[in-house]
Amino acid sequence: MSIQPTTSKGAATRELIVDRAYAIACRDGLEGLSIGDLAHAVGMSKSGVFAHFGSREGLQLAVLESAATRFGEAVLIPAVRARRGLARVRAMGQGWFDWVRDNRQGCLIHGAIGEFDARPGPLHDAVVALMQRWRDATSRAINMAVEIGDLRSDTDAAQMSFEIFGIALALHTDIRLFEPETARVHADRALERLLASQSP
Amino acid sequence: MSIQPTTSKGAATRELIVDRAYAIACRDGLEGLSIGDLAHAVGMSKSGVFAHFGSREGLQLAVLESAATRFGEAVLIPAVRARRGLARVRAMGQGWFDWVRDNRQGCLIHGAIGEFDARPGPLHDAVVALMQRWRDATSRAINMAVEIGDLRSDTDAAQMSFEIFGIALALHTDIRLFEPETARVHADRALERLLASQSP
DNA sequence: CAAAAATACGAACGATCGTGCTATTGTAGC
DNA sequence: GCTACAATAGCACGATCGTTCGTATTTTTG
Repeated sequence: MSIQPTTSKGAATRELIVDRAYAIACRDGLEGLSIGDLAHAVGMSKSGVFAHFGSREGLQLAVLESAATRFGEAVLIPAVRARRGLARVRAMGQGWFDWVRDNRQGCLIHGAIGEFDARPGPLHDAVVALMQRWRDATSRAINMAVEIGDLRSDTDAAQMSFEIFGIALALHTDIRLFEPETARVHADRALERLLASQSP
Repeated sequence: MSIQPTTSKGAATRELIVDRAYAIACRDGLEGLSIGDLAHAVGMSKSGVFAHFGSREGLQLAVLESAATRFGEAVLIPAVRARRGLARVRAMGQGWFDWVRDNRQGCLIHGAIGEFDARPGPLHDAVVALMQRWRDATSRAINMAVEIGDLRSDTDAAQMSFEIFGIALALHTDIRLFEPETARVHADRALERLLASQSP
């Protein structure tokens, strides 16, 4: 007996297309992603690929959404499995650093920020919403740490989230432009200094 | 009597083209810069613009070089006019923050990092060299502050440069995605705390 | 002022872009 | 197995891309 497919044929190929598109866009950015290249990469026709998304923008949105999901599963979910408090905050930072290290081709989200931060449109809005979600999650973890007593009560969660974000961005850049190992050491030290500065 | 032109006609129009290209690339990135658009923006023919650079890559390199000069004049030179020591380090950070604020359309260099950090080629090399220069300048200023006694003797200049860089990157992103004023406050606080953490 | 050199234009090239249409193929329910 | 429908291919479109070439025009030089 054959196993019933949990997804239709169309949804399955769409998923395959998005996966392949994600890999391409990690290196070349969402703007560097063309339907022709993508079609060739998955062994389909341009129109076949196109039909799944209705427009190039639809494809970009789907890929960005996929990236958000991957990031959530690779960083956020493992972090909330960590103990509340300082451990979880540290897990979020370290998880992000690991994510940056593992995506050597480039982080799609990081690229999307640069591509759409100054250009209004659905992509811009999606990037803002995505980043807002991540920053909120970080702030919540920080506030929990404050409540538990792992961090000082005058800790500004938004401020600390901002700084963690900055460390991750600098790491992302340095890993590609300079020495990856040195960059990681810098990031780890920066995070520990930041956490220690608000230690009770 | 007429004043002798200090530059030839060709060099002057080339400068004009690069200026206009710089403005475009600030918003759309160096990859989003097309010769056709640029030609229309300066009121010339495509081939006329093209002839000045020999290739699209040549144009991109010229624009990146122009951005480096602008950044140097707007941030580095004013900073070295500040008193040696902590004041100069602070001037570099604040100057960078001001630069990010004043380039509301986007910072070309920041965009170029994202576009070419993972793709080898002349542009990648140029970006690396540019960033290396800036980081070295920052490190020198930090080391001076250590020698003078403004910062603790165990201060790691590369580490501190890394962190200042991260703050600037986060500021760049937050200014465009969220509240510009809040972002600047976060950046200022982050810089002051970083400097204070190595205060003797 | 004439000759030489630099500069800009206009047209065209092949390639690729995103996006419509119309068949043709493959899949799923009866 | 037949039918209805989803999925994919094929083809063509207008637009734009970077680039080349020959020519006209302007600027610089002698």
